[in-house]
Amino acid sequence: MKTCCDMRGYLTFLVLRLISKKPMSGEDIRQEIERRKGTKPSPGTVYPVLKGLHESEFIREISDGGKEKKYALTQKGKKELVVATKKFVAMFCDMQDDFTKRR
Amino acid sequence: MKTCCDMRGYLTFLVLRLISKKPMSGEDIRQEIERRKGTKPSPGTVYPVLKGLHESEFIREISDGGKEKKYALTQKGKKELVVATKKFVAMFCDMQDDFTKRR
DNA sequence: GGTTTACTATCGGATACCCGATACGGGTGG
DNA sequence: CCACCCGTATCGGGTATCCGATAGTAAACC
Repeated sequence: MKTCCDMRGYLTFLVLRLISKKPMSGEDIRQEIERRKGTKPSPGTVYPVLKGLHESEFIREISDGGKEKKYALTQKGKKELVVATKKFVAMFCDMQDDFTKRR
Repeated sequence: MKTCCDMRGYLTFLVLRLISKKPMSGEDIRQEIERRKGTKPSPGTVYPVLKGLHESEFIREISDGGKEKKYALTQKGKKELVVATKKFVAMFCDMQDDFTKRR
């Protein structure tokens, strides 16, 4: 038993959520995850996820002119987020307290 | 992009949580997940997880005499659950609303 | 006793996830 | 102009995860 709580399978979901708050670049996302998790995910982890979300038309590029490429949710992406969140909550439905307590 | 929200990596965590509520058997767990998720995980999914948790001494068998083998959390398992839950909440820290709203 | 049923358990294989290394490209500063 | 940084991007590989199939086992019922 290594660690009983890595990100497998939920990274895509997490990225979708992060971008829904405000447009973010790949680097932004890596930093935010580092803040939350303690370790910074590899570029080879984040960019393929971004690519997949883009190909699925869940996110779109926002060129801010600079070298950083920000992404924002599309309409399709917003719908997907709602669906995915619903599934997520259904799966961990008994965790309200764990979230609300620490606040 | 298949499904952006499977259980990879969190199944162990989920099982630990389920067992923490009340002692459960492998079959109990499969049924509860079916209730939450809609699809019933394969035996080959659940039992190895149980085996791993047992080998890590996070859970212990409770022989109720019958053929069903219930599992309960050990002290070590309870500590692990606290730690894992903390990590989980840190990762999805902005989801309080999604949990509390639907209630 | 023998058959059926339900749960436990394991094994092989496929998958997709994530990482590390590496390359590319555009600003920036000397 | 050139060297350096920093963010983007891809590729190959290792690995944990999950599934389907199959076998084992023990109670339950006739």
